[in-house]
Amino acid sequence: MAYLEASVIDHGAVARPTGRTPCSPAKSNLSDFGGKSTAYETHAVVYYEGDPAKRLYELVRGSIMLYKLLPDGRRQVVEVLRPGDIFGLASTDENDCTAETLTSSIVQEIDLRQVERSQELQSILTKSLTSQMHVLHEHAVLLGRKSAVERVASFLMHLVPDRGGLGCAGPEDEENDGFDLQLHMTRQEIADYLGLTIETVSRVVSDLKRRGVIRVDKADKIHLNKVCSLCQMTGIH
Amino acid sequence: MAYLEASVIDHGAVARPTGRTPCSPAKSNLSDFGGKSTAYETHAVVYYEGDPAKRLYELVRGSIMLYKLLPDGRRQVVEVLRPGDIFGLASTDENDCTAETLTSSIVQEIDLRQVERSQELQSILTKSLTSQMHVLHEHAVLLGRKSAVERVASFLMHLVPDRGGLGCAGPEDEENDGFDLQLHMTRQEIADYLGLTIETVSRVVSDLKRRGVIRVDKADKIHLNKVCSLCQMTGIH
DNA sequence: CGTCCTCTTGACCTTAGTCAATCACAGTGG
DNA sequence: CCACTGTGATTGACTAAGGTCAAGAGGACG
Repeated sequence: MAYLEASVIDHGAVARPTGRTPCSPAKSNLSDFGGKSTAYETHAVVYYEGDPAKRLYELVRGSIMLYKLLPDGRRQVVEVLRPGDIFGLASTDENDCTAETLTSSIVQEIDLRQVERSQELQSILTKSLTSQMHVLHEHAVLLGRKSAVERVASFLMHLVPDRGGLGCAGPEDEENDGFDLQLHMTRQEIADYLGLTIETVSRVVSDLKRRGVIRVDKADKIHLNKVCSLCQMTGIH
Repeated sequence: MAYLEASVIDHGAVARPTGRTPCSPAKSNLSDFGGKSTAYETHAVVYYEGDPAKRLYELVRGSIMLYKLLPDGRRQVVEVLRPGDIFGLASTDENDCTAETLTSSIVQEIDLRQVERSQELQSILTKSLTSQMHVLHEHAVLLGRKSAVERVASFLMHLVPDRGGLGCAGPEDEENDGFDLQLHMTRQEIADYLGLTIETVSRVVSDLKRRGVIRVDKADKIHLNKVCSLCQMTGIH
């Protein structure tokens, strides 16, 4: 499988961290606990599933996905992280997922052994894990119970801030309820996140386009014409 | 939908905690932090999705599932808890799942506000959340990428201690690799956990029976004839 | 013995997957 | 500047896996 080979090549040739600190200031919850800030290129691997877990990471800027592979090459992207998310914590001594950047990213890295030492760190961790758990629960519903259209609609809605949630206030302006999205994911990555094939994702996107719900400026850049009508297709209404 | 109505009836009529302490001694990680121990009947609801989150719970004995419902009645069981698991922590002020017992259970309950106060509690929490996260990641792979047979095989394998994992040593005795399981879940609950329909679960179980991999003594009492051959069907080999 | 409930089985249908051809676009090199 | 190549995305035709609907079997219980 193409992406698998690419990743393996990355490991040795491309994806190694540059080790320099970010040039622009970026807030990090973990920076108070020492460690270093590292920049990663797009599609660089931070760590591999099965590697020994040695560090705790915080995504400071950019976007990172965590995925698991089955031996025959099937892939499931289990989380798509946003700035502020903490990752790398493992219940065994090995990482249970591979962490790969979707865009160039800045990551704050500290030693895992710090975790036992700091009370404040534990508190931050609890909050972060709880919120990731919540996302994972929602995602389980998506993977287990939603149709292809509902999955894609849910995926797009998650990229719209303050909309589609329980406390969604609806559109501010009924007549002007559009939104511009930059996905930062290929069709393959979206498919592996939503438990679909690349062809199905493509077909659903084309269909939404045909029905006037979205406009596709670039494969990667999508305009939602009416957020509310897309939200109606997520299965949560 | 039948189970939905049943749950709603339970809420008022059956499922309320009896409030008595367990008669037999049971170790609990949370018992040091005060609170009370509560016994629940089979299919009792500990809390509902959307209810205000006020308490932190530890399953001391028995079995509990966490599930989410879509407005049209589709259900996804997102976790099946075992003794020692901690639940009830929410990222908002509302529970994101319904918690319902699968068997009669004993639950240790403490006030959520305790969490901020105790360092030791935070530490316990971090460990528990991390391990639940690991399970959720695996489950995402199951829901997103596995076939019906692989899902059922994985489900059954998870009920066999020390087998099927990464460090699985294989059968101790090649000729005598059987195992007896008590599921404690209806076909509907299994289906909702695995993202399948009740009919598909039933068909897969019948098929495994026909192929001699399992023996079905009762609907929820299954004997695995050869653990290793079932493990071969989980998709992880 | 009848009722209720869950589970099983069969027939049929729908959804999404598979396979393959084509398109679009960016980068490369003559 | 433009043909060539490679990659990712789209589309179409077909297939297969699992869902739907309906009927019947098997237990538990009053």
